[in-house]
Amino acid sequence: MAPPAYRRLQAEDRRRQLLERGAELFARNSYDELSMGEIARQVGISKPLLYHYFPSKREFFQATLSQAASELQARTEPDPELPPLDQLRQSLEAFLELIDENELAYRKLMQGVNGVAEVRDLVEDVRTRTAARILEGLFPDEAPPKARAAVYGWLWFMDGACLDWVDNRDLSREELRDLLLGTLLGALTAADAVPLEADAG
Amino acid sequence: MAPPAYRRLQAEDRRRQLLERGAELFARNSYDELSMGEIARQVGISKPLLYHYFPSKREFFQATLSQAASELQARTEPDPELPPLDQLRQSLEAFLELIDENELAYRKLMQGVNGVAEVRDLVEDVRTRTAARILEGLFPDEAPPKARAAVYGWLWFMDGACLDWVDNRDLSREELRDLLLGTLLGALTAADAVPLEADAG
DNA sequence: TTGCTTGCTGACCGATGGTCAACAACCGTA
DNA sequence: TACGGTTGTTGACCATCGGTCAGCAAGCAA
Repeated sequence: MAPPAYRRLQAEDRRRQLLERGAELFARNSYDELSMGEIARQVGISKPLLYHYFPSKREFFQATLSQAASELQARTEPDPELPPLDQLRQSLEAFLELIDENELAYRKLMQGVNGVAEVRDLVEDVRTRTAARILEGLFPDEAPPKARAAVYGWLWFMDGACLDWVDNRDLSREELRDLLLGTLLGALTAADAVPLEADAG
Repeated sequence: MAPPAYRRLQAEDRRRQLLERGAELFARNSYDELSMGEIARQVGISKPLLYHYFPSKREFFQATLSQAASELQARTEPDPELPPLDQLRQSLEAFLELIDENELAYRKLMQGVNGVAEVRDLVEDVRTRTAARILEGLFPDEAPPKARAAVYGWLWFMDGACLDWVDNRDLSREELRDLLLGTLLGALTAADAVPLEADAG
């Protein structure tokens, strides 16, 4: 008797496996460095099977992305009981910790911002929603344009500074965190939108 | 007599034409939406001719990019006689003016719709060199890590704020400029690297 | 008109994203 | 233990892409 030519998995399990290995592969190689054939080969299955579970390469990629996005979302969700500034500090700390753990993936993600539409949309979406959350804390009604630009720009600042951080590694996480918080304060001040009493810190 | 099957140009002229039309096409369509065959068709020549002038699609794309980059470089070059802060303000104003004129191109560039690694490298290169220029003005010897992170991050802030600007258009160029300068000041302050006497504003 | 330089082309290649009809692993049943 | 059906899985195929090559022909010089 010849051994089975392939192993058969439950659809759910196979799907999970593909997402897991996919995220792993995409963290190491860029989107168009990686062909669907190569992915299939790495996982040990055929290309059509990959297409059986995901209708296109982009959708497969996006699926692996949205996993990471939900982890981000979950881990940076602050305690709603805390005062706004502390919520921000808490989120920020969680965010930096996440980057610290997934340095490679973060770098790839930021590099991919200028290339693959899916990555751009993901990052843009996170920025927009985060900006909205912060602004809502500062201006319950409607934020003035300058403050909005300041907060949104600051989210870019954050990614720039984090990229510098993982590239150079000559700053402690606390130093970076304080630089980020201090810059937000500075940006808001420059926007004539001084935040509520920075209670020490 | 049949009319000529194709028009023959001087190599120099053809090259210029390809660069011009290419920049135009890449400003409208994304990098991989546009195939070399399609570009050739749009220009009215054969694909191999395109490859005769440019060795690969990426190099062709890069060539169209470097045009824009030199314009940026030229227009934001400040007067070296001015004090550092004024140089910065001058560069900034020129930069915002450039964006104002080429809003669509700037948006495409930042969104990365246009590209792949080349766009990232271009933007990254501009940021790195600009950061070096600014830091050199502040710290003739060697910049401390926090200041470097602050300046580099601020260049990201700039792009974020500019993107917000062209998207919403509810800020005057002067307001944006002051927000940018003020935030740089704030970031440097947060980095414990207060710049030389901000001589009024 | 001829000849020659060289700008230019049709036809081709391997690889990629994506599709389809058919095969076979494995569970339920007797 | 044999078998039949479900469905997870595959080899073979397609159009198109980036890129190459041998050869054609536009247009100047004689």
